[in-house]
Amino acid sequence: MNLAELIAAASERLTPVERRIAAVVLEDPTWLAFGTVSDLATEVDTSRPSIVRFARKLGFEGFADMREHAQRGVTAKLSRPSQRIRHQEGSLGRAGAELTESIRHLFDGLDGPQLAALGDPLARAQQVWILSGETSLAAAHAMFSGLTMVRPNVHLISEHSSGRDLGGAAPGDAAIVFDFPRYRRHALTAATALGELGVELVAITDGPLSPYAALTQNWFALDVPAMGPFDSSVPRVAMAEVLVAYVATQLKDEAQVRIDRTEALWTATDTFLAEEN
Amino acid sequence: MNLAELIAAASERLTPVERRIAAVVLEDPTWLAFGTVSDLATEVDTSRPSIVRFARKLGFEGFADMREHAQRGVTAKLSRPSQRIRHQEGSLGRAGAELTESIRHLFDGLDGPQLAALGDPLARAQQVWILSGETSLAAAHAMFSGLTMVRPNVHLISEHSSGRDLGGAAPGDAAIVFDFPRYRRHALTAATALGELGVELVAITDGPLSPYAALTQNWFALDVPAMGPFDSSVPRVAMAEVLVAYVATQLKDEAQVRIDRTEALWTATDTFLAEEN
DNA sequence: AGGAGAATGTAACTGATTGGACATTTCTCT
DNA sequence: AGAGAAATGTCCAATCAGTTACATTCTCCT
Repeated sequence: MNLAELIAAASERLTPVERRIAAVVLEDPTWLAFGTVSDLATEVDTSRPSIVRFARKLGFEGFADMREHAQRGVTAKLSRPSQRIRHQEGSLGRAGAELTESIRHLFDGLDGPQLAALGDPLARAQQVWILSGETSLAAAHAMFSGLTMVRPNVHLISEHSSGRDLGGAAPGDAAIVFDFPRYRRHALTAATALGELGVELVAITDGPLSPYAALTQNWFALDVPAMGPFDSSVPRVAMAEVLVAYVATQLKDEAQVRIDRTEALWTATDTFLAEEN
Repeated sequence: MNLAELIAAASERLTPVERRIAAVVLEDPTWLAFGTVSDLATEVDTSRPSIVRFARKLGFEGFADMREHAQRGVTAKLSRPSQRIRHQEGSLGRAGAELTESIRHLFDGLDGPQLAALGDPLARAQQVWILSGETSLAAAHAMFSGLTMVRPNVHLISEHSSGRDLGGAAPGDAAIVFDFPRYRRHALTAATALGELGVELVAITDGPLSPYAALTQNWFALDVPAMGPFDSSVPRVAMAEVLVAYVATQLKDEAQVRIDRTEALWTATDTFLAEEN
């Protein structure tokens, strides 16, 4: 039973001042969720006891009770999707729901400016270095093969080659790291080293408490749903693909040329079966 | 500047207790918008002053100041649904919808017996061979690293090594191939060769017209949504993870032993940063 | 081992908030 | 016009919240 219904039920018995109060809280429920009795009294230009009497007339114990009710309503609005997940049962179905939810989260949270902040460095950099934690290898590979299709000078850093490879890094380059708890020591040191070399860092990680969030402003947080005994890398791969798609649109012509060239190479080496259209 | 960014900015300077506080308020911002200092202290299981110090460290005057900030954020979120809808019309939103739809498809279409048909060969095989097309490399890598964690004798076949590697294949083995139009010649020939050696083949491909559907009964069809100029590999990675999770449950004890061993190795080689409970 | 400094908790204080008792005003009906 | 009832406002007490000062504990380094 929401507030509007409660007010409607009591509406006949409301006094003039109480009607003014009702009008204000219906117009902006925020007054109820966040305000104090004094705030509301000032807003409605009445006395504090009138506010309390209003709450009682609606069936609450007092103002505090009414506020709790309003806050529950707001909380429900705010956290509906994530709670929905928790209520679903069945392991396969739940894993699927979590997965889709995390991807929905990704696309909801990524607005234009933010995507630009993450993607632009990768588009304009001289060279791009890709780092990843143990559980993010799939995303790093997706990033690497996608980015290689649309721009030159992309390097995937493996643990064994990093010392040698990173030597070529310089200001004007960009690095993108995929790393999540438990953060991989090697990825973090490499990222720090690149940062000190003047390389612009983009981080896909788990949240503001990540060590990478301290290294750069260009970070983005992903959910990490569970898939059986492991963390799912699906959202990370999705993120990698989104970034590749963005870079491709930014480098429109250059990317097209590269894609065509790769295609030609594949045709020449007879990589694919003949198409059947 | 939202709360996550503020926390990120201060994250290095946060003490252990303050990190716990940060984790709670990030998980559920409602604590900040509606809760009192005491509420939060109880939830985090710490003292009230620690909450206040946390607020100050983030740059607020005190807890009250931080709460006001959080409330403004919540108010903004409450009034944004109209924007969110508009946002979904853009190309980014559509890609996201396609992606979630394809994953929903995957989980809807995969019932228990079918999952068993695909997963059982991978669980009971002597050796597992992983093949993939050009655009399915991410899935193949996910499959490889996941399966390696839960069972022995897993081989990822790259183009250059296939002749040498496949020599070891024998009846009692299983192979899983990820390949989609345009099918990769190499992957198909390798799959055919393995089939002739008596290896059980599992195929993740695009549908009944796929050449792999002719090679084996154990095939499954995935949607392939577009992501910018490329095909998305997200559903394939999701599929790979589902299969790994299934194999893990089938090999319960053996898988656990392997996982533990890998963990121990990682700890011994100091691969990860210390955890911060 | 011991000491310095950071981290955290305890306890007390100040101010704000709620809810209720009581007074005043306003309305209505005779 | 006046009396009674309803509506509203004033004031106060009790509680609770936020903050600060200080004590204790923990950690790290010598």
